Amino acid sequence: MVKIKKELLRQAAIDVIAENGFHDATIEKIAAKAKVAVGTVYNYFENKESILDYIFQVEYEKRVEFLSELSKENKDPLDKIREIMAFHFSELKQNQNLAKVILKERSFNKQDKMSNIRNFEQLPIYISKIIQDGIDKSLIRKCNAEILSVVLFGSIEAILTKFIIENEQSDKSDSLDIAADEIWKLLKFGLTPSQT
Amino acid sequence: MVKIKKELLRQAAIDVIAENGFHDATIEKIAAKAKVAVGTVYNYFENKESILDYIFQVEYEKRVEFLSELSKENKDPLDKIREIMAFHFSELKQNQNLAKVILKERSFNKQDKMSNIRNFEQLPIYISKIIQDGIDKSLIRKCNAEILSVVLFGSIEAILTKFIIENEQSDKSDSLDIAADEIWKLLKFGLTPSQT
Amino acid sequence: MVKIKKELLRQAAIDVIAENGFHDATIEKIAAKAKVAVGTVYNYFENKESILDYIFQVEYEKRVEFLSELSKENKDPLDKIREIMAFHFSELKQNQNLAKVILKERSFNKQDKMSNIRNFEQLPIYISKIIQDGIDKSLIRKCNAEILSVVLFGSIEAILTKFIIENEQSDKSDSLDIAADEIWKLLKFGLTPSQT
Amino acid sequence: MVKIKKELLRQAAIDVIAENGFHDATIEKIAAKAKVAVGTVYNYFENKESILDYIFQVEYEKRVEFLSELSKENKDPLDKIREIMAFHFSELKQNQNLAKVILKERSFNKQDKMSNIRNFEQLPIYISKIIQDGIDKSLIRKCNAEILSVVLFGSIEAILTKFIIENEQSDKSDSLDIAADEIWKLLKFGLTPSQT
DNA sequence: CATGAATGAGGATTCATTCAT
DNA sequence: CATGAATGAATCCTCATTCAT
Repeated sequence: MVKIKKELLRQAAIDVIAENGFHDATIEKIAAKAKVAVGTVYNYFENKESILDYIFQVEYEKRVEFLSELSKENKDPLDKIREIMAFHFSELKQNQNLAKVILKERSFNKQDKMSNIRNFEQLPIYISKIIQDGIDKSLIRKCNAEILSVVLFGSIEAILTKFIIENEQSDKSDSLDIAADEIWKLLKFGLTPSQT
Repeated sequence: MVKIKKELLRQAAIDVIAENGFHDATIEKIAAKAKVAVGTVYNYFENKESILDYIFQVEYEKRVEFLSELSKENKDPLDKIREIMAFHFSELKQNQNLAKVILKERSFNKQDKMSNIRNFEQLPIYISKIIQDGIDKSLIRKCNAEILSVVLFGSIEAILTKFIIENEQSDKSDSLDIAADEIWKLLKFGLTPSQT
Repeated sequence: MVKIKKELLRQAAIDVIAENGFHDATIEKIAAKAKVAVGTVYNYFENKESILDYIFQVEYEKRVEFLSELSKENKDPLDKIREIMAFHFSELKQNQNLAKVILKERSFNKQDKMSNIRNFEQLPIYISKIIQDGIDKSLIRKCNAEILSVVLFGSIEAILTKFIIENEQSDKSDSLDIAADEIWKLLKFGLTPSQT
Repeated sequence: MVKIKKELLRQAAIDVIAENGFHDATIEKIAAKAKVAVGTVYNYFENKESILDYIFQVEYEKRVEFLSELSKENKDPLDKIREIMAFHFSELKQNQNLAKVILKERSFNKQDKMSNIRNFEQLPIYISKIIQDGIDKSLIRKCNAEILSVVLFGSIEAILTKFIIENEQSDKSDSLDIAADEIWKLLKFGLTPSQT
């Protein structure tokens, strides 16, 4: 169970960082958003960096849990990939600010000290396993699973980024479903075992 | 003709920003790298942001020029895409620091004030045209060209990012060619007109 | 009778202040050392300063009691001085952290508000009386008793300080006895009534 | 030659530290005293500690130079000691704030990082050599030169401290000369070679 | 144009103190 | 009396920017 106030601060931080970017998200702004004193923030986080790290930690764990479950299931690999996209895209619609933070601060420059940002880089491995599994079962043609997992992950993020930018102007919430469809078709046709 | 000293500063800034990230890249460090006084920097750039903006401008123009040329040529669309990947990947190998900057500072948070970072978001449009052209000529199956151009762009960037991270540890310079191949095959098989 | 918990806090404070210095000795550290909550400290002390003040108070009273007793006795003044040194030096060996605090925080900068640190400055007066008594009884040559008492006090403190510094590295617990001997001899020869 | 502004800052810092103590001497106060911006202070000093360190450095070097010179001269050891006291006491009268700083911040708690405060602890060694020299030449009775040098140093500092405290109330500038005389006599009589 | 010392607003962080439980 | 979470004033330090030389 997560402490109620730490969760409050996480939410406040997400909003403030989404709006200002991590660097211009001052502790003062975060504290104000959470209706809490500056010092209180430091009762729950070592320093500013660790707030961002915690945001990534929560998201990372959410994804690992989802992907771990998914790996165990006995489904068609392409269906699994479909679900992965659905998961990521629905997560976003629920909390657009969170998506902004995850997408924009991924390249945070001191990530060497922030284990959970680095962890995100390892998420494609889970996808890679799903693809490799499909290859082994001859449901997917021979290919480099590692590279394709990175490609898929990059595609999802690029689509999300595009979506966020567009959505800041006008609401186009159905575009994500269309995109998911396109990516899925690309993989379906592009990874059919029949090809050489 | 670009002023020699402005170019010197651009190069210095690329190196310093690559190493420190934009925020921790101080004007002092950049000036030192360029062996120039702090004040001199301000004779060529309005402010710190405009240095980054200029870096993106140069790269943006390079890409626009390349993509414009490519658009005009009468080649198979998949071959064009192959060339796009080749172009981006070779650019990187020549200047890895530049790649770092482009990839990591793309999500810079005050980009509203920085026209050339935003411009980058429009690059997929050129790819989109190439794909659409392929569709019109029945060389590519029916699909949403806009979305697929974003997917392709995202894929390229994801591969590059992975490459940079890996390359910081050990040199694996051939991995990019393998990746280009994989992406190309995915598109070739995935976008064949025969499919429904 | 001193409250048991106040005494507990005094001991904890001595250890924490000895290690960190008064300024870096936080209430939290002191409370932790005493295995008590932060708020509890404030049930026994008005504020942080008053903890230090109390430490000095206890030591001051100990010294006043000792010196008062000693004044009344009918001994040779030099023997009394010998006992004063013995008293101070043995106090130290029992509690080296206490010595550190007394010696290092004597020059605490807000001592105007802290009566007991200022009181310490008056301790030489007791010694001064012993010396003056010796002069009156012609056991000590004519001299300025006030100044010599300050000299003696300063000497004792300098020796103690040196001892603490050295002892942090290697144990040289006999060096104090040698020093006491040297000081005593200096006074014996230097204050003999025969001189002019 | 010392930079003019660094010297300006040193003087300002001495005054501010003398009045407030090192800890309550804020950079803002020091900058204000020097009629300079806060940032300027950091153009000349790494951090707050290094300002104090520099103050001690200047004083340490002054004393080393004086004591080195004195060591070489061919004078009676007691005369040398007389000069040492004269030197220290006159230094004080010229800059009472400086004396306050040196005496009160000697016991600064992070001195491990501040080489020049620690250096001060080695000054007695110079005196020790003078005393030992006197012993070798039979001008001084056999004694522990190291201990006596510490005693002398402690005496001087105790007298100075007393003087400063008294002087804050009323001017008694002749009391130092009287004290010097008393200490000198104590040594003269107390260290005569005739004694056993 | 080049220089680099001076500027000072801005922000992260600490910690003595309070007070509701 | 004991607790310890909450508070927010206070301070060190950074660094983009300016401008006199």
